[in-house]
Amino acid sequence: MPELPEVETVRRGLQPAMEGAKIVRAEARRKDLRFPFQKDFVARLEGQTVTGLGRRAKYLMADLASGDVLLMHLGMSGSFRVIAGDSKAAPGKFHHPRGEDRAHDHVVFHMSSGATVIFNDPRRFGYMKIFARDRIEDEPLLRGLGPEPLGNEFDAAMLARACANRKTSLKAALLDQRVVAGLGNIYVCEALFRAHLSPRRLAATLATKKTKGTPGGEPTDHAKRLVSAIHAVLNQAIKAGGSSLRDHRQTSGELGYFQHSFQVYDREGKKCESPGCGGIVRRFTQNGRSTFWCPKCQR
DNA sequence: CCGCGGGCCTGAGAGC
DNA sequence: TGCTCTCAGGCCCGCG
Repeated sequence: MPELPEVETVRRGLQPAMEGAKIVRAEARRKDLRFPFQKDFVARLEGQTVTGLGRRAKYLMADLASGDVLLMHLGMSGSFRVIAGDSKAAPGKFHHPRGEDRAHDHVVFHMSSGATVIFNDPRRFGYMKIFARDRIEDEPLLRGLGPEPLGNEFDAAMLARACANRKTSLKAALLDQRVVAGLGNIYVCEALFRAHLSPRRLAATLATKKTKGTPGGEPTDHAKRLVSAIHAVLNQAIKAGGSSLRDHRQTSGELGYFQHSFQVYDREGKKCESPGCGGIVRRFTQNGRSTFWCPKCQR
């Protein structure tokens, strides 16, 4: 499910329940998610106040008063649910709406705010890991991540430089978290469509050829268009609460609704929505993943 | 070092 | 209805 807009939506939903509150009790209900939990996972959480809840790429990061950081990744099917505190409920009990599958509630945080925070992940591609904040540079999961696409460092010059020496498609380059961190299959397809750029184009074509004056290659207009498209699609998707195809939920349990704004993703065979284009959205496989695009207006 | 393909899991949907 | 097959938004790892 989760690419940057979904993770950011989750972060905003968790923030009021977690930030400034203490983790009174933590439950890891099985021994592993994608990886085994650290032996001291629960012990390092219980009694800790969450001083801040941030996001880096598709990772959520909870700062703890102890100086630890709790890193959380949603994998493909992970979701968080916040159940507001209820003084009438017995301690440790929480209410679920009827009919929901709770078999995959793997981690539960009972917060001093009264809220219960539940991590559900059927496929268990998600994971959680605790490390010391002053060792964040040593964290292999974070090392090598490219810039935040909505941050100040990410611009056409930077993107062109990162793509200049690549021998791969533009689609594959944008999915590479070392180039830019946080995009996944949906938003790469949507951004390329909005920029009218072909997913098959070589990544290196975002930069001009190296010359004496431009040793790293200068960004082309294509690179500028692409950065604008990435900004626009991510901001719109965050505003919409992310995209819900099957697993993504906001922490309230509500669906995101950006999937209604897809222009190519999951629209194979439908008419291209670009004004006056008249093309048909096509799908093909690139690096083992579906690419959706309009061959007529994406060049 | 880089790019690619396989694998990790479960569930949903299509086709028979 | 029920079986089998394919596919899914991510990311690590090993190979060439």
